[in-house]
Amino acid sequence: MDLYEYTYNLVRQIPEGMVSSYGAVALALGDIRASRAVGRMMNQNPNADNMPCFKIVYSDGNIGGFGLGIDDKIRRLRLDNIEVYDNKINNFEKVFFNDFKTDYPLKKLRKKQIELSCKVKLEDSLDKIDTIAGFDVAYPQNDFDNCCAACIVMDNKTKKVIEEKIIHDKNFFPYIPTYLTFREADFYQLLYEQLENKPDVLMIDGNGILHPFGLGIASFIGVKMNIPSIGVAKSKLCGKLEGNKVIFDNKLIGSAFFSSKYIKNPIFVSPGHKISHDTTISIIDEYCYYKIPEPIRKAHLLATKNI
DNA sequence: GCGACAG
DNA sequence: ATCTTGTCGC
Repeated sequence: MDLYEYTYNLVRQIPEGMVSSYGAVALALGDIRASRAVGRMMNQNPNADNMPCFKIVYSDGNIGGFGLGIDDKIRRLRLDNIEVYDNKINNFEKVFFNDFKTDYPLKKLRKKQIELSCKVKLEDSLDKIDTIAGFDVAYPQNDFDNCCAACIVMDNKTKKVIEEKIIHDKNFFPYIPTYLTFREADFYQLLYEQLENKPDVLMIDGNGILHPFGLGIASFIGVKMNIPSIGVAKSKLCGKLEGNKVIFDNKLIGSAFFSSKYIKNPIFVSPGHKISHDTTISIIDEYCYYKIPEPIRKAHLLATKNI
């Protein structure tokens, strides 16, 4: 889905003489969590004359930033018959537009996540592990340029890489906390389909069940492909740390993992699908030669190299 | 005011 | 993730 074009069309609804806020556009997309992504999408607007990104300001009436400079934002606002004084919108509440026509695309995606989260299995379903794959994506400055998604397959016994795959494509779904799946999962499915050596376990850069709606990208891919999967994140998306356990809604959803005693900030690992917490941790332990487990680290290097 | 916020 | 156009809750 092209969330950029959808967002730009929302902003085009704001009438002359009126402004809106990053958060209001985010809510029109379906989730306040997208407010920062709205700022990023405004920043990446390919044509400031064709989409009035200058009409989006902070929720307190301050005008916020602008890629072409604050002065140019003020100039464009005044040309649009919006009064600005001391970097603030005059009569902000009176000229604030919030009557977007929208069908809330993020709400539909959330619904899909919640439906799929019921299918996640946390029991081990692995009779053997011959191979394990790692997945990651590297991005250029602008989502309108090609990014690179990479997958590597390792032999579980020798720990040698037996296959590498990359794909390049543009991405029109920005990063929004808790919606990472809809930015990156298509790449991973394509990569998986192209693999000659179908792995027994998938290790994915992102969370498994460590997610406020129970379905991070590793769980999504696991359920979609019906393969055991593990999520590996560098920071904690949600939940409370109790010892090394991550607890959310009184449930165990993942663990903080310290790859060595010198590590200050742990990684956060969680089962994706068809795997238990204990097996997840023991696989991660086996592959942590560095802070980041090898399959992810090698996929990351491959993606970054080819960006 | 400062931290939280998968990538 | 890369670079710097948020918002909310404590």
